[in-house]
Amino acid sequence: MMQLDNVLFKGINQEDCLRMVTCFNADCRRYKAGAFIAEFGEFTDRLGIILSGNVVIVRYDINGVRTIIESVEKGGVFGTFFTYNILRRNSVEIIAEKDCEVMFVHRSEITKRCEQACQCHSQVVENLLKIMSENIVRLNQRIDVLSQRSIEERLISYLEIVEDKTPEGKTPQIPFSTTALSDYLCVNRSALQRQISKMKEAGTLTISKRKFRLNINRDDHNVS
Amino acid sequence: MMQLDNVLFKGINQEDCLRMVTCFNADCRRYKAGAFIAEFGEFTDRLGIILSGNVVIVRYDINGVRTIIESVEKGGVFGTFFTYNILRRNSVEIIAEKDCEVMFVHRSEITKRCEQACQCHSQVVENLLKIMSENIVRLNQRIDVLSQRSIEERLISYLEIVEDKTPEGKTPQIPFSTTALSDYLCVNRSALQRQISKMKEAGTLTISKRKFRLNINRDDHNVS
DNA sequence: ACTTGTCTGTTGCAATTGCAACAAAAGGAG
DNA sequence: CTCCTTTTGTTGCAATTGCAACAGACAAGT
Repeated sequence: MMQLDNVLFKGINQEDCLRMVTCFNADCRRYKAGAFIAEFGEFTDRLGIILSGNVVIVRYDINGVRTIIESVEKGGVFGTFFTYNILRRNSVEIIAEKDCEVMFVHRSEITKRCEQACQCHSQVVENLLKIMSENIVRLNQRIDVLSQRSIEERLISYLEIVEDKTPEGKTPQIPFSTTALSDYLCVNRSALQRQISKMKEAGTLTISKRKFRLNINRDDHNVS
Repeated sequence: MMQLDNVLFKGINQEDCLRMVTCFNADCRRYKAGAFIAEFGEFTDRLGIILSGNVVIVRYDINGVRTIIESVEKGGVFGTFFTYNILRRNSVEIIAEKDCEVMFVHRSEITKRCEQACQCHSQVVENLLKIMSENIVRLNQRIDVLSQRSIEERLISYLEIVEDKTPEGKTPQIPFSTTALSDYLCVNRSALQRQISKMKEAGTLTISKRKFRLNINRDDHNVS
């Protein structure tokens, strides 16, 4: 039995889900790990919903340099930036990272009204908007971080975001290796390392493995 | 008579618009230039549609440094990142830049089905998704630019985006002053200037006022 | 236990960038 | 036209960063 407890169908009972899936003419496919799922050019009017496994969305620039734009896990949705106007110089591909099962739905099926004007249909639209708005939030945060001019400031502003997301009482934790973090911050790894060491020595940062603690009073960090 | 030829109501005739506006319980307000419209915390479930004038969305960080997140013109919509989870350390405000008229609509009015399951209602949902997806595209592009490690690479990758958007046959043009561009690229102005001068001298960039031309064959820019 | 590969931590050196200060040019307002 | 403000363009100097190279730590597989 297909599990539809994912983000897009959240808050909708199993029965209604199945009814909608039929109504949507959804198309389910399986992919082997490493398989090519789609290229962005050909993917302008569909959403992909990950039923199992996970996929990565990668970009290759003109020099073949590979950047992971996004990794979408089980329950997640990709294709929410369907109008992504790929620059001619780049190519964006969607690749299965592990074996996975993906359900494709045409966007218009979601936006258009069904005859019953059913409650659950509205819920899907609401969920989709929520997913997209969360995407926007995430991207804005990344821009906030990348707007900082020095490595130290980028690091701090990233760590603060992580801190803010950490539930009260828990120790904040970075979801990356240091190497991956330097990619995320778009700085040289050893330069990042140097800053971390400097901050550890100055006592402004305690870090062991991936757990950390910031000891900064932002008020005395700069200006009056 | 209210003009509703804006992005959110695009493709819908005037009559249907007015009917929907009533149905949505839309709330119209006027603001003087410079007036404070809203703070983001209190603005989690509404969309604002600019009927005239324009607004800017600005962020103040802990040091009071002001960054323009977005400028929304007539016909545009703000509040599409309604779940924007503002970091406690920052504050985000929406300010009228010129005198303006704004219509507020609750998000749920848009997502929920109306009894008539009317065609135009679907169109609004489709438009809203499109607006958000364009937002996502724009943010992704900005991240692409900011991911570059050197000023030269940032500049080139930004100029290429502008080139790509320029209609065939027209001369590409930067929508900023150099000073504002350095803010957008998050680099020091004089360092940017230095790079521009260097590229002009090397012949890789021709620029006069805001019109420019890149003379780079990306293939020989790097590697084989 | 040994090999292999990846990640961490350090350092010297060269290149880039930020900063500050200044002069020239370009707009805008009266 | 003139004054005033903003923007552009340049430069020297100091600080930061990227790069490359290396050694140790750690993990996974055999």
